[in-house]
Amino acid sequence: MTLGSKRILSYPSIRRMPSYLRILKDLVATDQKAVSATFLAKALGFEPIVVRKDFDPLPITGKSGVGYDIQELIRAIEDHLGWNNITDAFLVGTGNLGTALLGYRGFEQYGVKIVLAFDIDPAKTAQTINDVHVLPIDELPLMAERMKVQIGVLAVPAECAQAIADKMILAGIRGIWNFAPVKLVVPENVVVQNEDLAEGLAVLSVKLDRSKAKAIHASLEEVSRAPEDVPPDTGKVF
Amino acid sequence: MTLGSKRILSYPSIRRMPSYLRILKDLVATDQKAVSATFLAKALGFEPIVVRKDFDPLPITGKSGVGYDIQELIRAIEDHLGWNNITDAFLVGTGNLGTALLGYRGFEQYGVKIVLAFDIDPAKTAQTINDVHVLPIDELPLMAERMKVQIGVLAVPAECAQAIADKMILAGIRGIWNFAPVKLVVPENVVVQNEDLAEGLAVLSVKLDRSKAKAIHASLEEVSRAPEDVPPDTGKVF
DNA sequence: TAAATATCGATATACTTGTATCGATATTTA
DNA sequence: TAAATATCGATACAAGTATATCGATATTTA
Repeated sequence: MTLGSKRILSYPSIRRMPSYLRILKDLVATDQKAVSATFLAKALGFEPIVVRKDFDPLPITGKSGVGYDIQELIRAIEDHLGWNNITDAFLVGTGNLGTALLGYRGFEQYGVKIVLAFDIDPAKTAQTINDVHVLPIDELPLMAERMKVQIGVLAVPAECAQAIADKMILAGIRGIWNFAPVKLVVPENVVVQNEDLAEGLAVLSVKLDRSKAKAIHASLEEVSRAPEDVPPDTGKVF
Repeated sequence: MTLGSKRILSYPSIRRMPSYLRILKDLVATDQKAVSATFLAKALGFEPIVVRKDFDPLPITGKSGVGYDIQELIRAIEDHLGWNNITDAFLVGTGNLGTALLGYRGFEQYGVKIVLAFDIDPAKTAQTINDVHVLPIDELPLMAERMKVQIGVLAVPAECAQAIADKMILAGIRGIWNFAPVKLVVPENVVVQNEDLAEGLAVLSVKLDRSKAKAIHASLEEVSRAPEDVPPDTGKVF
């Protein structure tokens, strides 16, 4: 196996792709033609080797001493993610989170456009949020079928998430971006991507605790070696 | 090494903890005293073994044939994540996303309470969003110091994220929950948790593509084996 | 009471992901 | 032109994570 041992991007790689894209698109404005893995790594806080490995499965090749062609790279990433042709999506639930998502300009840059929103609450429907019409949930099936929408964004309370998901699937939606803290039960041919803010918060909490613990540990060491002690400098003389 | 080979939760484990907590708290209402890894696994779509391994580093022990004590488990998880005592947090940026986060009741359940919000736009300040006051950004340093706030939530545009982060850090904030698509440069003693919606979207896109590819592949196979062919049933007779 | 079932906890194994090394090639500098 | 520097790509290695197996123990059922 010579070229690109793995032809499939790993999920960690996939998650890094949007970051690459952002930087690359900024670079387009510049007169640069190529970009090195080292440059991208520095900009994003990764290791250069991670960047090269991420690009390895893509059908492109960098040039030793130069880097990767920026345009080629953008195209390769977008192709792989399917972000070249914009996919229409529906959003259900126009509460705080739903509204925020509707306001999140930039999804189109990621190949997804929310074309219609739905809500159960009659008070919310018949209005327009960020140029997106809000319809009663009952109209979802017909509209989904008519517009051949394949992606549904679920921004409803946990209680009704499964019910709405069922409706979506029945209407032909194949991919659900789920912001409700619920494990959705779906048929095999439907994919679900769960988004749970609590996850990130859990990680932050632990990181913070560990950071504090480390700081305390360090300061204790500072104390334990008496002020008279010269810190064991590794050869360096000042 | 006999008990609990690893005493430290892995990051994947940490990310699963909030899900466990949610279910466990629902179970408290029930008269059940114990819960099995199998039950939790089914509810969340994991494998039972994953659940047991997740709990392994916690200072608790399950009972063969019974399961884990629910109260004990909740306590152990919250202790580990530091979610027992609520931590105050500031939020900066009251745009769509910031407002959504302010509306996200339930952070307190995760040990974090947003006590004040800030914004650069004078039009946004001096109001109250979901019972949280919005102040001009200039007041952040004083308030942070006075209230000894350690967590900052960054919900501002990419352009000013670094500047605001610098302000936060100067004011003594040690953990930043960053929703701006920017790599923040921070000193060693500050931790950053990046939240990037595009990551999840990228994963969904790829999952959807792969799911479609699989479907096509399957239907092609369907075709290739002629209708006359009896599908090779594994011993089962009907 | 005895057998069947459910469950944990320990160990071992496989897989995925991240990191390191090194030769080959291109560019820049002296 | 020659040397120094930057970079890629291949290979190998290490660490982290998921999965499988199995004996021991508790509960339920006959």
